[in-house]
Amino acid sequence: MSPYPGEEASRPTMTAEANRGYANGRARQREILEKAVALFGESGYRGTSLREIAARCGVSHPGLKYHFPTKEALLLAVLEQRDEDDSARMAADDPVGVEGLRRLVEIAALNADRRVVVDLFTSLAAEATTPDHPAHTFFAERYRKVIAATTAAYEHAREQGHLVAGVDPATAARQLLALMDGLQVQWLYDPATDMAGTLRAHIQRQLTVPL
Amino acid sequence: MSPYPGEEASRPTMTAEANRGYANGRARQREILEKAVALFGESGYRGTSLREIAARCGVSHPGLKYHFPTKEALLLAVLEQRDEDDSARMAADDPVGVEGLRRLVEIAALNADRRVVVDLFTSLAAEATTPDHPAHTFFAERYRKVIAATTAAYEHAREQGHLVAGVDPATAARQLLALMDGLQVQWLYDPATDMAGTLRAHIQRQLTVPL
DNA sequence: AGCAATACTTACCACATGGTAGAAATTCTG
DNA sequence: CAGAATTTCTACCATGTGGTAAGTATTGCT
Repeated sequence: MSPYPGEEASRPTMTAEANRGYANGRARQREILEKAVALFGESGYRGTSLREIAARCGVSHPGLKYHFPTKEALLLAVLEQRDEDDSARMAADDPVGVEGLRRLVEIAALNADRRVVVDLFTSLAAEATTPDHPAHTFFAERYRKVIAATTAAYEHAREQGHLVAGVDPATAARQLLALMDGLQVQWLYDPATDMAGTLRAHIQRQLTVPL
Repeated sequence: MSPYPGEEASRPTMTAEANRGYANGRARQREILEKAVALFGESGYRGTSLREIAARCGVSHPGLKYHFPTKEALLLAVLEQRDEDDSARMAADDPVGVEGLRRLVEIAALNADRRVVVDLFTSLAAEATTPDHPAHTFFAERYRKVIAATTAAYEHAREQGHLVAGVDPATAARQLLALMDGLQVQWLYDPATDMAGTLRAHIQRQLTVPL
């Protein structure tokens, strides 16, 4: 029987709900997610087949469907996992003001070594603009949240007097995130693109203190 | 026989090479291109089927293939046509300096009424990051050219003393275009996004003169 | 060892895809 | 009107897709 969606817990040990199934299976799930990230990034959601992902894991495609019963379920699992990862990196210790902006530059710098992740988010974000795409609400929500958080960071910076006069926090937030997204695309086409540097230059122009 | 790729011209009247075939056929080609733009924008290249496009034109799918023998050929035709359109709007009268930057803001403003086009370019640009995608070289070239042109505009502005000290033309160009792309994605998710205004605010901060 | 939960496999299905063959309809030209 | 060029259709095909059914290994627990 499929462990999905895995609501009720009453089977063998019922210890933590995080590690149900055998270690074998959990490892396979991780592997599938990993390969799925890579392939969704390379070819998009629509351009990737379950058989392709399964093959990269050395599994038949129903073998994959045992862990993720649906292509859509796999997509959402991938997004959820990556989001947790990113949240842990960004919002975990509640970065406020200039420190929060610096954190964004750091993420950009890190991303230069994580092509798969950049590929995934740019591909899917562009693909999911139509409301019927399975990842649509995920990205709509994501933009809303990230813009809100960045706006807050700018507002905090302004309260500290770190912001140049005439910089509107909400506008600056939208600009910064748009810039980040756009730079990622440019970087995918030309790896010589300096994402972090270009980003830093932009932010610095809005601040009264060095970044 | 298929008119494609249509190199040699020796048939009936052989007047201009632009209007080969019957008026009927040329109209159909325009219609196909139009619907293809919309669908490639909505669902991406990989997510759109020839039958879908053909259906929207009230034509069977081999009927479509008569005009564009291959899905890839159709894609390239679409891109080529849109590129000509954009070039006519942007680079035609060689916009230099601040005027060139103003032109970009105008385009952004115009785009707010052309969702299909925005959809097309954001979808395809993200999809075509992998080198084997049929539109890859198109977009790689496009970024190269547009960045070069915008860099030139900034350089001209600097020579005129219109540029704030410390603004590097090449960096500013990359920033501006990344911003534009990123804002388009945000706008697709939230139509309330003010692309032109946000763009203008960004540029204004780099200039010593009003935009 | 015995047994149940877990993790897979092979074999299938209905459907959609891009592409092709060849015939029929349409349109223009002489 | 006749004939040629152009446009479009019906009928296929091979392939790939997500998904399902039912059986087989594998793993861990008692």
